[in-house]
This record gives sequence, structure tokens and C-alpha cells, in this order.
Amino acid sequence: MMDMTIIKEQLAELSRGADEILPDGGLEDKLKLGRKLNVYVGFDPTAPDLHLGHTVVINKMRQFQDFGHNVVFLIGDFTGLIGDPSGRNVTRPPLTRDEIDANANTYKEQAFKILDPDKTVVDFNSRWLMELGSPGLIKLAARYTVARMLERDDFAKRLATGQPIAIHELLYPLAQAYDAVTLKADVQMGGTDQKFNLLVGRHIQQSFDMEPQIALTVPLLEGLDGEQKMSKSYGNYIGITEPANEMFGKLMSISDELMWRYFELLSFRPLEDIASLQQEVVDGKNPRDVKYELAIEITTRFHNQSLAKLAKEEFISRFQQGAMPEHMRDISISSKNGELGILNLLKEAGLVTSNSEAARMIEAGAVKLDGERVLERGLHLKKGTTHVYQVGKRKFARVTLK
RNA sequence: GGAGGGGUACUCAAGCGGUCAACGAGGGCAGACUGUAAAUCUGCUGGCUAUGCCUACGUAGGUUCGAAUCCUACCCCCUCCA
Repeated sequence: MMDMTIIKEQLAELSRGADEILPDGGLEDKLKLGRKLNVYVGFDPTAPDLHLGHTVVINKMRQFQDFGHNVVFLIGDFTGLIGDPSGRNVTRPPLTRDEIDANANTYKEQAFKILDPDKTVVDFNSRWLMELGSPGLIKLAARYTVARMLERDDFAKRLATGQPIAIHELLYPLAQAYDAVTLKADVQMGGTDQKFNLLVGRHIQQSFDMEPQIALTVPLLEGLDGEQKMSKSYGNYIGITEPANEMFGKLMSISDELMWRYFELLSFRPLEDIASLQQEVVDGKNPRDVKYELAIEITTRFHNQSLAKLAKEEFISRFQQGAMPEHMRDISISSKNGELGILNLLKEAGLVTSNSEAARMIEAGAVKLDGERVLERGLHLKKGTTHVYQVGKRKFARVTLK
């Protein structure tokens, strides 16, 4: 039997930042069992680049790990192998085995920046879902009803408004629920958008006479825009493998309001600490300086303290003092007839995506050559010259014309 | 199976024979202001060998001097009836 104070302590830590833990008191009961719990989270195999949004739940996995529980990093490759059968969702292309394996390796590498590699089991749900076969799938489907399925808000709305719901969409939650059965899950975690699926897992486990899992949902982290959830497809993410300077800069660019959300969900600081920072801002401290602390903490986590400090210095010299970045890409481009137009040059340097965009940027006054604003779109650069070209505030390249 | 409505740029949404690279809104990008914050103001938001040319309004044809706009076929979506 475990000591009650230890259980309370674990419970408090594990509950921090969780959106919901269902059912009420369930987690405490599980902890009281005094054994290692099986905890798992499913990840989509199509997007192998983890970003800070993913780390909210991964941090939570790490906590379970630190308390000695079994943590499974489940790669949902089954749906990945199929893709989206309706073909509507372009972000879900069917993947080959090789692609999935490659993505899985990338995932591992990244997730292990937070998780303990020796204590993490990485598994693939195709192992059991492929084995299921159609009789197995139909038997599985018999364990749930349409009415229950329609409890899901998304389905209910679409049904009410006449939007189509394809049959396979009803099967995917069941397939996921079967993961929980196979893994003998005690706890499944996911974003709040996964709540329904986590609950289906409970029901299916019960139908197999298992003790149902606890569903622990964590909030979805908003992206840099502060509006939509952080996601690669919205382009509002901070990838955990991004260079320290980028990461630091992106963190500094979030709004003051969003900063508190990031503190809440990403920082490991004690809650009292965060509350006192908030008070300092109310008392007149510049929110920017508090943001520095957030940026330092997160950048340190994925790089190290000295790189984080350098990133801060770079940030200050570059944006507060308007200096050129110390490091930038060096590119050499070959000229035609001994010279090259500025439009083509910017495009080939990768600073813009097309000549037309380059022309627009010049008209907008966003293009600088060695710090001087370029106003002439017909400008031609001569062979053998090297200049620093800048588009907007953050895109730089040192280009040599060959 | 029958009847009707609809598919326009990143999204929503006008246009219904020329003045349409396509109104407007949102989003995005850039400029000013700042703390690379927010708010606000301004401009831009298909491509190119660039004051011209090319490609675009579900797909393929057709009518016309000229089509996103009219006609035909096909594909897809929605609604109602069965």
C-alpha cells in the first residue's frame, strides 16, 4: 500500500494544468491501487514535427514517468496507413510503412527531449488493428451504439445541419478504443478535442469486462496568433527542434495575454511564482521582461542555458538596437550576362517566393540592401558583388553574385 | 429513383456577355507607431523574359468579335420527396 501523502502529492501534481479528469476521483482510486499504471497517449503519424502544443501532454507523460508509471507513446499508424478514405482531407494522405517508420523515428528523437527513453515504450496500433480483420471490426462495432456515437458534439451538429458523416468516421473512435483494451490502459491522455474518443475507450473496455481507464484531457495550446490551436498547418507553431534564436524570437512575439497561457501550460514554475509575476506586471513591470523569462525557460529546455542567453542577447541587439543579425545565410547566385535583376536575386536567395512578390515587397518599402531601402524594382546588381539583402524585419541573406 | 438549389482566389462571399486578375469581409504579408505585444492607421495579397504578356471562376466541349457570366455533357455537394 502506498502512503496516502504520496498519493495526494502525485494527484496534485498530475492534476495541474489538466482540463478534465474523468471520472471524478477516478485517478485517486487508480493511484491507490499502489501499482504501476499503464498510461498512454496516441499520436498522429502524419506530422512528425513536434511543436510546443504537443509538449503539454508530453510533459504530463513525463510526470507519470517520474512517479514510476508505465508510459506508452502510441503511434496511430493504423489510420495513417489508410489515410482519409473519403479523400476530403488533404492533410491525411495515406502513408507507406517506410514513411511511418521514418516519422516514428523522428518522433522518438524529439519526444525524448522530454521523456526518459529508457522508460518509454513506443508502440504502433497497426500491430493489433491490422490483425483485427473485418469480422473483428464488426464484432468490435457491435459493442457500441449509433446513439452513443452521436453524443459526440461534432457528429450531432453535422447530423442536425445535414452535413455528411461517413461510416468510417464512426469506426475510428472504436479502433482507438480498442487500443485502450489492448494496452490495458489505466489512463489515457489527450487534448480536449480527444475527450469523446477517450470516453469511448472507457465504454469499450467495460464491454470487455475491464476496469475502465481514466480520461485525462489537457487544454489545447493556442498558436502564435493566440486564436487557433497551435498546428503546423496553420503555420502558428514553435517547433521543438527550431534553433534557439528562432524559438526565443517566436516566444517574444506572442501577445501579453497569450504569455500567461504559455506560462500556465508550458512553464514548470510553481503556480505561486507565476501569480507573483502577474502581480508585478499589474504593479507596472514591463510585460516584455516577464516574457524574457518565459522565453529563457522554454529555450533552455530544448537547447541549454547558454544558448538561451545568447538568443536573448541576439534578440536585444537585433530588435531593440536594430543591428543586423550576426549569423545569416551566405548564398552565392550565378548571374546572367554579368548582372542580375533585384527581383530574381531575391527570389533565388529564397527571400521571397516569386518575382511578383519581390516587386510587391519593394513597393511596400520592405526591401533593404546593406541597410538601405531599395525603391527601384529595375535595380540590377553586378557580378562579383556581395551585399546583405533584407526583406521585412526578419529575413536576411548575404548574397554573392558570381 | 424523382424534383429543386449550388460549385468563384487562403476562407467566406459578390458578380450573371465586354469597363474582371474578378466588389466586399476575414485571414496573411509589408510599412508607420511600439516592447518583433496589443490596439490603430496605410499599402499589398496569380505568374512572368513586366507599363506588356500568360494562366485562372468544378471538368470537358460549344455559341460569340468577346464568357466567371449563355448552351451541352460529365463530376461533386446540398435540400425536399420516395
